[in-house]
Amino acid sequence: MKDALDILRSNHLSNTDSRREILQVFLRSRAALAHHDIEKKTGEKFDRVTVYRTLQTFIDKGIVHTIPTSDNAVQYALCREDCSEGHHHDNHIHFVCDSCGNTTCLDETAIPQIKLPQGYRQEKVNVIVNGVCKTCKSN
Amino acid sequence: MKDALDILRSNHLSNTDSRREILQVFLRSRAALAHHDIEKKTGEKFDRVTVYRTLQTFIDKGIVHTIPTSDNAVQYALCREDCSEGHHHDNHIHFVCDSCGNTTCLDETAIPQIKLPQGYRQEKVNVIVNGVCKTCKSN
DNA sequence: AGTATATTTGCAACAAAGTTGCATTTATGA
DNA sequence: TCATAAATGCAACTTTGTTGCAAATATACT
Repeated sequence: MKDALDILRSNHLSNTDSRREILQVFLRSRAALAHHDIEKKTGEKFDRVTVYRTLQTFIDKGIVHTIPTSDNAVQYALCREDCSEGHHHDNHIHFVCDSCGNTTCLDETAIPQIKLPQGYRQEKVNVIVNGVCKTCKSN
Repeated sequence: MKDALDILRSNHLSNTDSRREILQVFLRSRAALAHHDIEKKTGEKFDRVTVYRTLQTFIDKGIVHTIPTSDNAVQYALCREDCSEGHHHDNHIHFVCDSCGNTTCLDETAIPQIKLPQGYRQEKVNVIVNGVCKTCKSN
């Protein structure tokens, strides 16, 4: 398991408080996080702007990816898979639990093949499943 | 082809300027529309609040559905299929063209079966494909 | 047509989310 | 230790979305 410093180093990013601590928040959280969550979980220690810019940096480097959700609150999640700058492989589906509100990456569940109509070129596919997660269902 | 008045009538909605004209904008547009687009296409004639409330009414009635996108700008599209209050069947995928920016419903392309891990209950599936659309690709 | 009533609208004020420019601070490599 | 490029924090702003309330309007009824 890589730690925050490893991730920063291998992406040629300087080791700053915000980057390190925001990464740690991600590493500790199983669920995807909204900007707001990150501000809270870092103790509102960093400026909102810094959080935005840090997240953007992570996206550019392929360290995190965004998950579109119907309620229009972008969620950010660590790329567990083998992502590199400009080359992401988040070929997994995203699950939004309507009970606990958590968004998680189901890394084991692959995105099925989609057959587009003639003439379309497919670049990226996002699959977001809403429902009730394992934890909530068994409680 | 139903017109705006038919749609309002069959959904037991009163015939007001904003509802009629916003519906007409949808009927004229092949692509999905963001709140902002709707304000513009109605000539900024209606208050922002009215547009929000009208869209919400349409969603509640199953006249339009929302499409989550990665850039966090909710898109609204007419439900072409057989939707009724509280009972939507938008079992089609959504295509976002990275060239022209248009979001469209590919009504003919069904959402494939998704097999979730044990313990998850599936309620709704959203599939958003990014790429280049037919029109852009042939130009 | 005229009117009562419930619904819808617009306004004002607000809250939340996101962006930009710039001065200050910090990390890193020499 | 120091120079320098990079990152941060602040202020100010834009955009997006929400709420309460008074005014306007659609519809059903005489």
